[in-house]
Amino acid sequence: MENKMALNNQLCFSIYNANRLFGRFYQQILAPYQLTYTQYLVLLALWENDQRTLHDLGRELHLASNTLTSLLKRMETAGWLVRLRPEKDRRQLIVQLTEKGKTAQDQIERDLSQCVSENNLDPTKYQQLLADNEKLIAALRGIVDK
Amino acid sequence: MENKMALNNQLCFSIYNANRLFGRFYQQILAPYQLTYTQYLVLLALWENDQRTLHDLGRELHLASNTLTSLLKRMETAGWLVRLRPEKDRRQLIVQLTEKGKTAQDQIERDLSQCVSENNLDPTKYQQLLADNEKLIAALRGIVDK
DNA sequence: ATTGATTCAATCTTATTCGATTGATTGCGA
DNA sequence: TCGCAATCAATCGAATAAGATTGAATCAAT
Repeated sequence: MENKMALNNQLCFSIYNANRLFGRFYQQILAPYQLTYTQYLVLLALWENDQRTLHDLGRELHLASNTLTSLLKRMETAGWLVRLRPEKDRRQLIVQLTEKGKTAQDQIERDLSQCVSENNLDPTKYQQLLADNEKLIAALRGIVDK
Repeated sequence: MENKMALNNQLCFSIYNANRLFGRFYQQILAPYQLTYTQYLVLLALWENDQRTLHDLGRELHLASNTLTSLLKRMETAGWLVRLRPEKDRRQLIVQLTEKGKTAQDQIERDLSQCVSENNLDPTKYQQLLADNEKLIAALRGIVDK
């Protein structure tokens, strides 16, 4: 090991690059849908649990209203979802998928699995890296979350 | 495995979260220096090789002028570096650390190693995760780079 | 030497992130 | 009920990212 502080020995830099590359990877797949990477993450969350509040969505994505408000407005304009004010508490905002948002799931998952199989990504390594990353995240959360 | 497409089974989401947490982690350490995470990456690159062109810096950081130009201008304003037009090719931009930029290295590295040791991050796991992540990056580059 | 292609940083626009504040709405205690 | 605290989404400002274009400077081939 030459230099411990060298850029290429920094895990943060490695994660930084991996994140940007995932962005480009999904951009290729999502281009036909005019969806961004973050917007796709919102759809993933809604495909699991539809009709939830901005607050609840933000809890899963670790995003607050400063990011989500404009993100969701753009997705509403694009027709993926609708934003509703519930009568019982008009401070809240309910996010609900449209038909377009619901039906896109099948096609996008097909596009993705095709791309993954074409590129021979090893499922075992994928799961191992995911598990290790989650441990890192837990450690980081222990440090940064007050 | 319940749902392969669930948000929490997505490696991209795990990387996305890890990246944001690293941002917050470094933000804590870098706050006294008024440096952002990305600006710290620029300093790391310059501590290894000072006096290089924007182009060369961008090759290592995988960033182009659209991101680097304003980033470097802010860092020049803050006194970390100077931006110079070389006589021999005035299209280029040379980036050079100031004394402030050079001398900050020791203190920041001390702050970092202290924070790492306080939080018992395992160096072996760190290296393993780094190596695995680099493999992922290589695979992703194979897909997204034309 | 002049034109035409190439190489650069800079600029512009759009989309996140995120700390901080604002303002509307609700709930709760006196 | 009256007022204060708490809870929300929305807004604001700054800093990345990144595709696309621009314009200056250089190089190459006539």
